Amino acid sequence: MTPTTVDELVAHLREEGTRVTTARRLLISALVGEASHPTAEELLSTVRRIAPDINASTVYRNLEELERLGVVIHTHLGHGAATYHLAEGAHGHLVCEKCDAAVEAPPGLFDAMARGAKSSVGFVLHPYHFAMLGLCADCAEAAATGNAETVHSTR
Amino acid sequence: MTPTTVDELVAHLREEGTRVTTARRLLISALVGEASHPTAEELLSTVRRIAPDINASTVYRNLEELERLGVVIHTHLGHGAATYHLAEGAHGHLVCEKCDAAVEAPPGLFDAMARGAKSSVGFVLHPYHFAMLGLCADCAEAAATGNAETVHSTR
DNA sequence: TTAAATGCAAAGAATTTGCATAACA
DNA sequence: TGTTATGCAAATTCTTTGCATTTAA
Repeated sequence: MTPTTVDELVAHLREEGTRVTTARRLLISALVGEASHPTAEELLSTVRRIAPDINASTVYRNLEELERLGVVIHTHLGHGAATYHLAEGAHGHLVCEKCDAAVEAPPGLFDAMARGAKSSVGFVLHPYHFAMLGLCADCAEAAATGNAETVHSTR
Repeated sequence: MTPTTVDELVAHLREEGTRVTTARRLLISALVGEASHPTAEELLSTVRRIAPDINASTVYRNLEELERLGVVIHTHLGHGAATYHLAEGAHGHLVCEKCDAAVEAPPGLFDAMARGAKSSVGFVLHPYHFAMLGLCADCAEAAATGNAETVHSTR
């Protein structure tokens, strides 16, 4: 029921009293067409392919606004820049400390932990804002096998 | 069996061929005497009470070295600076997005999730490097009760 | 017409790096 | 004595902010 197409999202902005500008429309478009985990800078590049004069601060300000409206969320996948995606379809992330690959956490993975946190210390978990780090299957195996081979990276 | 006193840690450095300097000894001392979650800057302040000329870059370099030796680990509790503590007694963290309180995760909280990540996607979880965010008991209740009262903060 | 959004440049926080000097082993 | 560590200043990365100008509604 949450809007997910560019038009629906633009309509949503209007309803909320937020103005629809070129930068904003392009940014939404970039987010809708993006399957991976873009940083603000990557989104800026995408937007600039069509409107080269858009400024980084505009992108940051718009991402903040879209987040305030509940349309976008940002996630920290590790030590680098934050990544942004549509709030629709939010999910947890498992990021490999060796090769930086970001794996989507299977739905339900956090459920037991969320229940545990709630019952033990009353804490209500929001498991999506920061990634869980560790070793991906390949790097874990490489580590176990004893060799330190470099593995492919995604993102 | 991991060293935890200043003397043991200093001895450990020597064994590893790392030099023992004033800055390093003071830093270790600050870490041993610290129950909470200090940032590099807080550790710098502590160290400077005794040796006011220690430089921030020295603290960063030493923390990195101590981490390389497995004596120290750093954890990201949220959007701010990283926090450092002795590797001994590493634990997960639950950080409140409302009031910034950092709760130690009960031991075992991550076990089921770690098993799930391993069996579903082969991912080996290191649950300590980034905190899990959410709402602490007080703020969750405040949110549920509908009032937006500000709650105490730790850290 | 007017409040909101933008571009630009500058500031900010946290951390890293280059290089000459100092100090541990 | 020969590295290794330090201090200092400057660079980096990611992000935010102030302000004059532009633009959507």
